[in-house]
Amino acid sequence: MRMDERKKRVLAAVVQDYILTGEPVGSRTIARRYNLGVSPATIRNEMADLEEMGLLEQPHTSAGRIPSDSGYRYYVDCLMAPEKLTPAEEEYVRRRYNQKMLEIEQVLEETARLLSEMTAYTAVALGPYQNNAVLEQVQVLPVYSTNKALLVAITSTGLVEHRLFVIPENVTPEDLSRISRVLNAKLQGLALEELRLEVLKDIYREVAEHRGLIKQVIDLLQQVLALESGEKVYLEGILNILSQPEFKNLEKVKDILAFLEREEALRRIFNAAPGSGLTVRIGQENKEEGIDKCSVVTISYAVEGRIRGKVGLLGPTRMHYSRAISVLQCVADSLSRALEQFYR
Amino acid sequence: MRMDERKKRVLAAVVQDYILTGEPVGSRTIARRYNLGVSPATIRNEMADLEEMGLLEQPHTSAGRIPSDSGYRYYVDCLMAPEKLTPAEEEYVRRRYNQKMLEIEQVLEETARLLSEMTAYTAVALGPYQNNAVLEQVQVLPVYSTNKALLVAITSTGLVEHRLFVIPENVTPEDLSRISRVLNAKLQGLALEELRLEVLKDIYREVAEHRGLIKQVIDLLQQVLALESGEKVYLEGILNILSQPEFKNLEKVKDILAFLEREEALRRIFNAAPGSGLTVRIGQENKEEGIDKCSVVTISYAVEGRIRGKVGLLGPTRMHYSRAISVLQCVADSLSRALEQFYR
DNA sequence: TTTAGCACTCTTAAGCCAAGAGTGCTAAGA
DNA sequence: TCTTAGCACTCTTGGCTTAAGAGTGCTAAA
Repeated sequence: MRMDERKKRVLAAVVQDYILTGEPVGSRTIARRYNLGVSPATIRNEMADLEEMGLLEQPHTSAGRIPSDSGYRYYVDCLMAPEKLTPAEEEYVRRRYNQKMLEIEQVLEETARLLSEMTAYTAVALGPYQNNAVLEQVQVLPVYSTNKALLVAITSTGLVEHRLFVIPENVTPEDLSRISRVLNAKLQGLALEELRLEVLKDIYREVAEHRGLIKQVIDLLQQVLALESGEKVYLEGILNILSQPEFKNLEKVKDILAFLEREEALRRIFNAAPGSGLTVRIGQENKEEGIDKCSVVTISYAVEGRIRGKVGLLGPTRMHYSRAISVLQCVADSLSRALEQFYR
Repeated sequence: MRMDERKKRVLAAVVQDYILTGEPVGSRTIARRYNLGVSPATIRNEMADLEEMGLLEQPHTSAGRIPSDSGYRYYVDCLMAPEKLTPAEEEYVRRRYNQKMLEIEQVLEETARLLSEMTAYTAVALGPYQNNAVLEQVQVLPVYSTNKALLVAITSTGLVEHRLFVIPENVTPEDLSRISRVLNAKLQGLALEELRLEVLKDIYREVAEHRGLIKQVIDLLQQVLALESGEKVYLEGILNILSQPEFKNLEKVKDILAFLEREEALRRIFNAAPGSGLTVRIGQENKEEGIDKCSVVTISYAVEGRIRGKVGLLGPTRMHYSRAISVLQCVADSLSRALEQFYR
């Protein structure tokens, strides 16, 4: 069976109408609403063909057709018209990023919120990636009235992490400040994976005492800056899932929420997309449990040409793809620009 | 109508059975399962009385009875037998707190997780309160390759906050370190509300230049340590709500989730309880929107006799109160002890 | 190749009925 | 006076039937 022009128009009509209404769409509806210039009977024939090709399916004999995963796939790849955001919306996005946001965490959280608000889907922001990150700054501060110290680390990706830890009795604030100086001198510019034994030895040469303490600090550093700790997941608009008519069934909602609660699964889904650019994964194409009735649209954001993380949307397969993609592109673009400025 | 001994036993039986099964309970069931030594007919009379007293209600004529909010209230206040946790469970809780947890955020997050896991309800941990907190330590660190600096503040409650901010071109790392010294000398031990103009003037007297910068730092400090920023909300086990048979109705679930998404509302509910100790709020007693079919049990945790925050559980009014309370008490106790050690 | 016409299928909502659960009332018994 | 057996009554639930409605697929004619 070949895909001719009219079949495409029928498929597009079915997908669009179904996305709009959520009801299976029949031949009569299409004939009436989309003037293809042919009768319902002709459209019926085309729909039967499209079903045989696996692009449409019927919930039951006497219902209209709904797109299959492949149907959506074809629509997204070949038929969908890109939908421009209105200037007002673009302006709105720009304004949201013009607020003073100095911490990258804040920027990403705000991004997820913006996305979910503009699309009424569940939004995710992920990042920043810590591969290629190097240590910018390390500091060990005394916490005066306790037996603790605070380790603060800043990476080149703008991530700030800290951790309190117990120090031995005999360590003075001066010791800590000296250790900070040495650590900074030795570690600055090092990639996280380079925090190895050699470095430790090198540092030992500088500082005679407090070896245990230094070892402890380096261990903590590795812990705190472990790769996955950088890829934080910001999730917004969970409630939106419940508003989708296809998820009236409590069981499905449960599956999806269970998925969203498993942060590693979320990370996997979002990082599965190869490299940069826009990815649309539809229904069964999502290999994680619980979201085989969902579509996930992701796009990466970058700073200075290097991918720093992902943002994306999760909704039903009956997703308003063109809208979702436009919003995502606009937001990712503004986000990249905001971060560009952030990293200077 | 007076409450006699037998009425109490019948009410207790109804509540217990309903909590157990989730089904309206009839007179026959009670006669069979709880041997009160009287016939179903007698129990029927008692139940009619209890209904008239407003403690029980009937979903419809031919169904059994279910407890009303007042019924639960009476049960919780007067009838409920405290339920001890098994030694194994107490040991389990203790073990969970024996892990190395050095950041208070981590401890509270873990607490919420533990609570939700042990009760299958939604769990909340809130804190630490920042009233009475004083500044422990302030530091401004240069971030070398950028035009930014990092402000780090530690309060006496163990809260660590940081914020990146842009500094003028002409500020050197030495300047920052000097500023840090002065800030520390002047601000240490000060309550957050005391960061006022006088302090600023006092500092200006020490440092001739960089007044703008110092002003900026103080402003940031106030922002970062604003009261509510301390009372973080840790939420776990949202999914548990969906498992409750009374929330099969999607609308109710939506209401509850909407409530849980509004952090201020959560804070209000948890802080509404006067002072310390255990609070049980049942159904309509909860004045926030969306949770009038839920019960909220809260308890405060304290360090050195001072309340530092709250933990609690949210479930259906058909909650296993004795279990919830026991778990909560045990966990709050362990939490307090863990923090005692944390603050040394 | 297109389309009008029509029989056919399947869902949905409504109505009805029988079964089951549980009640309230009454009258007899302790 | 309190308790309880007995019974009629009410209300929900599930199953069944029916009618309406939507939409299809097929056939035959244009």
